[in-house]
Amino acid sequence: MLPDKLMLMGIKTVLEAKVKEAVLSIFNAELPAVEFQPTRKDFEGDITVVVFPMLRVVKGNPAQIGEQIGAFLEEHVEEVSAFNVVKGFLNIVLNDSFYVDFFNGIKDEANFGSVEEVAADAVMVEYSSPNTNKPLHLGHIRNNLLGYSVAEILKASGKKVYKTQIINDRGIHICKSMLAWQKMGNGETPESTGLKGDKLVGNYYVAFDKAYKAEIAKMLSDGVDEKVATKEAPILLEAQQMLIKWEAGDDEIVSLWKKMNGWVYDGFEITYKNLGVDFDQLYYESDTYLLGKDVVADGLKKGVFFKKDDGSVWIDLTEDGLDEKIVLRSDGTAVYMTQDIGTAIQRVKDYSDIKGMVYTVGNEQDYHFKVLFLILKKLGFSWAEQLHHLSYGMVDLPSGKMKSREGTVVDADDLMVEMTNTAKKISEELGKLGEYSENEKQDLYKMVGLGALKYYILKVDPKKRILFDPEESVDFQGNTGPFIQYTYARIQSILRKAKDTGVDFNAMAEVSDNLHPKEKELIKQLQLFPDMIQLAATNFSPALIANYVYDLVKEFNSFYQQVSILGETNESKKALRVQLSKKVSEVVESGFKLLGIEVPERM
RNA sequence: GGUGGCAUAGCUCAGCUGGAUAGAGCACCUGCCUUCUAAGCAGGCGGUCCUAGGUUCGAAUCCUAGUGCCAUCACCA
Repeated sequence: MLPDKLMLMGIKTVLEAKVKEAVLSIFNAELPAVEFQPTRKDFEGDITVVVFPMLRVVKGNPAQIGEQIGAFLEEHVEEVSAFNVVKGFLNIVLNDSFYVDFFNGIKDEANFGSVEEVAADAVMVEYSSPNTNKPLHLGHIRNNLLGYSVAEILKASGKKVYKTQIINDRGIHICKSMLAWQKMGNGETPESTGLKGDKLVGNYYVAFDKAYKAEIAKMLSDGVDEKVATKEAPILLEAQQMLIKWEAGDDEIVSLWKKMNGWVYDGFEITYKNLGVDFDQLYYESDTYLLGKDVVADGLKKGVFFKKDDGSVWIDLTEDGLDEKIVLRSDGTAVYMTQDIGTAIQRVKDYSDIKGMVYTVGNEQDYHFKVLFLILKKLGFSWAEQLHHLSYGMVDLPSGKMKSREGTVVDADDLMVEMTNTAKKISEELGKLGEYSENEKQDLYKMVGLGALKYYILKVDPKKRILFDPEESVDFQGNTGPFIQYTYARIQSILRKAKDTGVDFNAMAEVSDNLHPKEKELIKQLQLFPDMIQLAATNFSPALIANYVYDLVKEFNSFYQQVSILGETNESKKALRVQLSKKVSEVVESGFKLLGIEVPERM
């Protein structure tokens, strides 16, 4: 007998071998492979063998072939209790003992579905990576949730993971905020205004833009050409001067830069904490923006890059179907690409066990990463084969695109507060939280509100664009986070009562219990969890986990509706149902943990 | 214009390596709370899977062409 954990894998292997054996003995033909699929709900059976592909080696009527193979399996495979053939599909019915054994095998397994860490196989996941001139918005939320969740999924799939971000803390955009604050700030601070630091700095970024636009308008009315005006508005020139001073290490500018960035970091920290994401290592662009130049020099020697007459350095990717791309300016300064090359190499130096990296960045940068990865491969780094751009679609509003300058962005902090308030409103209307303290209630509202937000975003395939409808995102019914949390809370309620009434949580399920169809369906669904984690990891897709958990919960609710759990008079059956409910809630909890969503004891 | 992505019910989305009558939720209509939490369950309505070809026993899924939307094609980041 196989170890219980291997039952699922085992049954396929056993069936495959037996089907081949059947074909050999009945038709005297060698079958290269057997195709299985889960049996559709409308038919009786648990697993289905597709007969059509066999027609290549076996001549005959698919239905008849199915019948003959089915009869052979029923006779020779212990787990097969019955079969039926519809068209070319051989539906196999497995007996209860198969399911009972499987369930007994996993019911006490603590981290069911996850795989032990294989330390030699580390991957670095980069996400968030904001600019320090304005607060985080809905787009960053998608980025953070995706990156965090993929990191958790990779961990569960057996990888060692380092979570990181590169903070874009330098450049002209920060100088704009700094300059506006210098000119109009009157010494304001987060303390003096009561504003979150990132919000305060963001306000000055907006103030800069306003002043800049006003200057352009004035220049235009003075008869200046529009192109000239946008390039030569005094305040813009001043910001550019500031950047030059910063790069030269000017004391005054650098200390202002440190002060204002400090405010922003304090603000970001609050947002990250509320969002429930974290990082193992931070990289700052101010530390890395000079990296990569020596690599370019090196690559130039190797002939990977070439120099143009003006001194700029390029790579020719036309043979790979791409264009020429600049990697170093003619004045010898770095471009974005230079920096990314340098940073990637630096990371592998910092963490020698890294075998791959994941970059969570919006799909508008698809081309950039395609080029970056290609360059790193051409430079000959072995780890360059394992780079992945976790590219995701933009988040749009029903009104169209979010644009910070037009004030149509959805602020991350505001959104979280709004979702929490909605959860509070709904919860109060339902009024089920009598025994909760005020603090416990607040925690729950936040848990539910954020659960709704996170699930709403993560259930969508990352590469697809999201239409964020505030109305719909606030819906807590149907395929939503709160619906799943609710099911979890209901199970917890049953488990509390089960404990009080002395249900045996350790009893082994018995074949003689005669599994209810709904129980069987639940066990089938549970069986899929480990595979689902692996699939989500290879596809970098939290959406697969979200949809899996939803299906599991749907199945449970149906079970809950049809059969009585605590009302069951047969003690052994009752124990099975309680334990099954417990296992479902554990899988919901682990699945949601992979999405960064918490589950409540009651709601 | 070149390149890449996306296109499935009124709306928002699933659909794994090609498989049976394409599935959920929302919305709309019916039922079900003196029994484990109705944020639930059961049922109904609703589809030219963008279009046209092709490959295959079989295509929403793979290939080709076209249409639409989005992104990208800077000595910006």
